[in-house]
Amino acid sequence: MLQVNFIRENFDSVVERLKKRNKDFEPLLKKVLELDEKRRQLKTDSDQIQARLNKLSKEIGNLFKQGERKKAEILKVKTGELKNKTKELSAELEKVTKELTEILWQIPNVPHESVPTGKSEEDNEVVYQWGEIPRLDNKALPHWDLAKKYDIIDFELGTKITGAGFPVYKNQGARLQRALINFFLDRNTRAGYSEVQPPHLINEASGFGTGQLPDKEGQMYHIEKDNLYLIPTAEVPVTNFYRDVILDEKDFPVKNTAYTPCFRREAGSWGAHVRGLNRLHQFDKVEIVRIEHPDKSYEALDEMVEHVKTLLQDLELPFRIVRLCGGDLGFTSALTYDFEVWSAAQKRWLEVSSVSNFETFQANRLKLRFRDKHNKKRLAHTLNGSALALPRVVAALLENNQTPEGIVMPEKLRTYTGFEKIQ
RNA sequence: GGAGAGGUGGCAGAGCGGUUUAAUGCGGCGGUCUUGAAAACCGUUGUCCGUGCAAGCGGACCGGGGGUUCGAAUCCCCCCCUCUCCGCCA
Repeated sequence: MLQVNFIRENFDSVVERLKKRNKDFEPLLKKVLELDEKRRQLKTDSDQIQARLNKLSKEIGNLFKQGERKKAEILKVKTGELKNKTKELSAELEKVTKELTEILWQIPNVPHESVPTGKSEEDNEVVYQWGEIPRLDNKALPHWDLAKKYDIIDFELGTKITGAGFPVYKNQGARLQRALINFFLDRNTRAGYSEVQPPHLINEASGFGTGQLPDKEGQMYHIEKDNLYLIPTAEVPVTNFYRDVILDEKDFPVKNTAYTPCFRREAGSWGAHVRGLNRLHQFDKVEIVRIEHPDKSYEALDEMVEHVKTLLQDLELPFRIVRLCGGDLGFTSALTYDFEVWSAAQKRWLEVSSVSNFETFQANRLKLRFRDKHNKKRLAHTLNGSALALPRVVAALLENNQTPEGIVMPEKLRTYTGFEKIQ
């Protein structure tokens, strides 16, 4: 959520920069200023009346003590009028504040200046590419066929137990999952991220904190009986660790990494590109979360991008990095880099990581602040990224590394898998 | 699931209708003393909103919401949460 003061002080540039999202937010932003003005006026008025009321009450108290009953009764009548007036004003104030908040929820984060203009993923800017695109022969199989051939992922069994999008990993497939999780966690810890294990269910307040609620409600699984949500990503519980927290400047950088399963309803998703591991309702992901000083957050973003690079390089997967254009940029993000690995049998790029700087957009809702050198409280910057999401990494590993003798594991992963080939 | 206790500032803990501008202690910060430190002593120390260049001023906040009252941390109602014991249990 953007800060009203920020909008007020930077109105023109906010309007201008939001245009990158292919929508004109000027009418909404104008409404924000209007409602804010109204709110402040109401607040001032109601405070003044309240002050008079407080003063009168004190006087009445004193009069009673001095036995001046009659004088006290006269003042009592007066407070009655004032009370009605403040009731009106505070009702109005509440209404205006609510209206203002609801409008603020509809305004996405202001894109960073480096964000390219564009409408869809077609317009994303490729900023880096690494590795050689493998050339497979005609007999090469997509990962869902390989999964069956080696009996490592059973989609049908998952469908029987739960439903589509909940695969069962078996044998070397299950082992590979565990290996990747450990590999990622070890690498992240080595890069200074401290490992945490958060709950996999979150309450309403946490959902609001990171912005899944109220608008993306339908994307999460909801347990009605206890009013809890299954996490769509570890970002939600881990970032919420710092909700309503005031950090000290010397606490920076805050770096956490967490492995969790992720649950997504993916309501409304359809099409040919959701086969196999491409899109699931439950999948595993290792996440990195950072809280930073505003002056350091873009440096931190670059560092995160560099770190994720090394993960994919060590897995020997060809990949590219794209800077998301305004049209593809997430609601809460100011700048996002997506990592995409090449899936050799499907012959397409698959997103395996998304690394973003949210600046103060999340922190504002979370009330995540720090004390600066002058002991002033300021909003911190939050960032996060996948390091990494498993299913599509597995898809690419299986497809790219298939040989007549089996699927070859990248060398650096072998101490984790305990085998060199899936066969 | 059953029974009970309780939610007050960074923490501990008092207050149970009007000198509460929330006592007191601990912690934090500043100072005196000291070569330095500790101890001791003195001072200071919550959050949010509005207003103001600022000093300041005003308002709200004692788990959340509503009510009674001229006046509520304190009384009443509803909700949430935590703890203890019992039951069940990895």
